[in-house]
Amino acid sequence: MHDSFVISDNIVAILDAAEQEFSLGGFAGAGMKAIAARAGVSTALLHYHYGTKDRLYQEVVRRRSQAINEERMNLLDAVRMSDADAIDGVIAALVRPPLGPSGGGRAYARIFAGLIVGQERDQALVRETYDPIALRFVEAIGAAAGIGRDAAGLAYTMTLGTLISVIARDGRTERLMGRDALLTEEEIVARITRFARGGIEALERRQEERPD
Amino acid sequence: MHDSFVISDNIVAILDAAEQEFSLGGFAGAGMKAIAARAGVSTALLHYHYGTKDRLYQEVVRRRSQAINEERMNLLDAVRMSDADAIDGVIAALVRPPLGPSGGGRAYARIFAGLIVGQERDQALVRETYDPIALRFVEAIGAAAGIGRDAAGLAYTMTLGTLISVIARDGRTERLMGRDALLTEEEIVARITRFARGGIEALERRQEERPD
DNA sequence: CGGCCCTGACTGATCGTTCAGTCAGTCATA
DNA sequence: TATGACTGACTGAACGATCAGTCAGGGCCG
Repeated sequence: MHDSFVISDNIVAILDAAEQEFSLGGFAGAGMKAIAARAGVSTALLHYHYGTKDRLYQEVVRRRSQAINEERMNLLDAVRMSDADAIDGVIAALVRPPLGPSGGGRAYARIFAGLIVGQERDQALVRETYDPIALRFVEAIGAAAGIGRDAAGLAYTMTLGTLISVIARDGRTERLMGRDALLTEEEIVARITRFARGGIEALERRQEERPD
Repeated sequence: MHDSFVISDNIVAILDAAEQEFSLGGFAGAGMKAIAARAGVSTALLHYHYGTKDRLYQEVVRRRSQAINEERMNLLDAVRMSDADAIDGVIAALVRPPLGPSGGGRAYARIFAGLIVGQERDQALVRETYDPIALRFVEAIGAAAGIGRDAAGLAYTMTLGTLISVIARDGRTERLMGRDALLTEEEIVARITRFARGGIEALERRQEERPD
């Protein structure tokens, strides 16, 4: 029927299934057989399309990182860097996309979190898919917050850590907060932004307050 | 000779080897054979002492978490909560132990980071080994920073995220900071503390500044 | 017919786990 | 002190299951 603009139904089914399986148990914990079963295809088809498990994993990450990076750059470009609150926009541009629709939901959020704390395979993937944009954000943070390259790099890392701590674990945050209702996406973005801004501005406050 | 007070050389060799292997590739990525080979014993001995791979994993985590929690409580008890800077002490009490000698070094640091973002197996382990102490810290943060339970729970989670972002990845932070030299342990504690305090105090600042 | 999508059946390797059995050392009895 | 029963620590070999990856061929469509 109307599959004229669809590359292949199975390809997206495979990527979705792989994303789901990789999000539980990580790379080593996911089996090709389980991915194939979830996608409703044979394991041979996975190898036909992607060759190896490694390449399939890479494609899963690339699909989401591309969408996230695109939205991040759009949001970052829209920030008026001369504003006093420019830093809020920069942080939100970094934090919102992984939480929104282009972020791919809870499943990829876990993979995303795993990428940050992962080993060589993940590190190489991050270098390829996220680092170029990361450097743009380090610059933007430095400019918006008026801090040095040193502190900006650290601020970027810590802001991402703040993001991960919230998205990776469902339940625990709410359990520690002692409330039943989940936070909405907008509330999460707002709180991370507030926390990160406070943290970033505090990073070099000592120097500012004591200019002796 | 003087092994009178040594439980067993092999048991600590196994735990050390398992910690190392689990830190690369996580639970599913580590093999019993590789652990046994690193420890210089047979795979059968792992099962003799621990039964299953799951239990071995649990013991690896428990050994370190016990030492970390002990030091955390000692540091927290030493904080004079009436001080204006009590929040610094609370944050440092939370952050320093995993970075120090009782934290077990880089190897366990990765496992520790993986625990926070992990799935069911890790979550159950965290609930058992870290949650009771976590609640104590949520209270302390609330008291020291003068914020509500809600914000304190979030502050705890985010502070841990800040910690993880720094300890999990060697190299990347420095790469983004554009400097060659590594940060010393004390510098790391100081910067995390500064960032987290700034973030925590910003969490409810909006309400404070507009008491209408 | 030629090319692409796709599968069932299969491979060798590796997985966690089990098991029968060895070995050194302890303890009680003689 | 010598001896036999007993125990905990430990191993080599093997278990069935599962792993990622291969391959020859079937079906469909231009």
